[in-house]
Amino acid sequence: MLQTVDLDRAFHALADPTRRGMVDRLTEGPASVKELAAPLPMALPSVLKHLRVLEAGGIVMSEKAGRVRTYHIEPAALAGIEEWVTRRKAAWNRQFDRLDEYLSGQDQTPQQETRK
Amino acid sequence: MLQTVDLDRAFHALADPTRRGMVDRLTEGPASVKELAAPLPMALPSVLKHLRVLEAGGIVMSEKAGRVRTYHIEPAALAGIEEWVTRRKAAWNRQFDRLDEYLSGQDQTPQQETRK
DNA sequence: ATGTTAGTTAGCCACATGGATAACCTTTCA
DNA sequence: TGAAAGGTTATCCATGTGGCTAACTAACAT
Repeated sequence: MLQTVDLDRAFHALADPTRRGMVDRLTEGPASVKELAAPLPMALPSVLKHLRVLEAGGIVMSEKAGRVRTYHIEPAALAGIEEWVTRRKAAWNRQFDRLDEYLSGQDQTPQQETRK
Repeated sequence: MLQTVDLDRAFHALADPTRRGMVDRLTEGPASVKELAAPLPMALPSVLKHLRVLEAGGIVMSEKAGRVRTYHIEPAALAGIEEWVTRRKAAWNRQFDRLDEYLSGQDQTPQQETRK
């Protein structure tokens, strides 16, 4: 199970369109720094920074062979986020079920909009 | 479906333990600003800022009645995040299936250094 | 009418983030 | 042995973020 600080880093890593784009690219298979940088409108060092953020968040991994560093997805990465999300979603649904129950026992509460 | 900027804000809103704690609190039911602030080791204005970030990310909603502002979870909030996550997970599972297929026809490939 | 409660706004500060250049280190190859 | 390719490091800059205090407004309560 992930610690809070890991979740911090993972959520933060994904809170940026450039980085989510990199993730999408890596979904199609591993890629070098240069390949990842190619479509991006920024200089190499900036790309490197984004990659470090993704790596710190546990979303990607990299190995260096020769002068080429290759990045790939860390398959377990989204597990922590997914767990956090689904756990809360379940809890909210229980909460809203209780609310429905409560409301159905009351008269004249003229709204349905809560569930939207 | 969520726009990139919405995902940015949603992920960013959750990339902080204070804010995730607020979400957990709100999972048990709506709460006022004061109630949300009570357990937190920070001044009210700081709490307000966090709540604004959560609201900007679409994670919570609030209404003001009299002098009390009440916050509650926005049940649809995590849908966008969940969709993004599960979509990628599916994609890279396919990727790793292909990789497994490939590797099962190959010799072992020696590992290089991994960034620490 | 006055005081108290619950938020809110404004302004300040330290530090993090996302971008840029410039210079540098390795590895590869003609 | 160069020189090019592929990263990497150092430094800088503007802006954003998370915290604070002080001062203010808008309900209630007495």
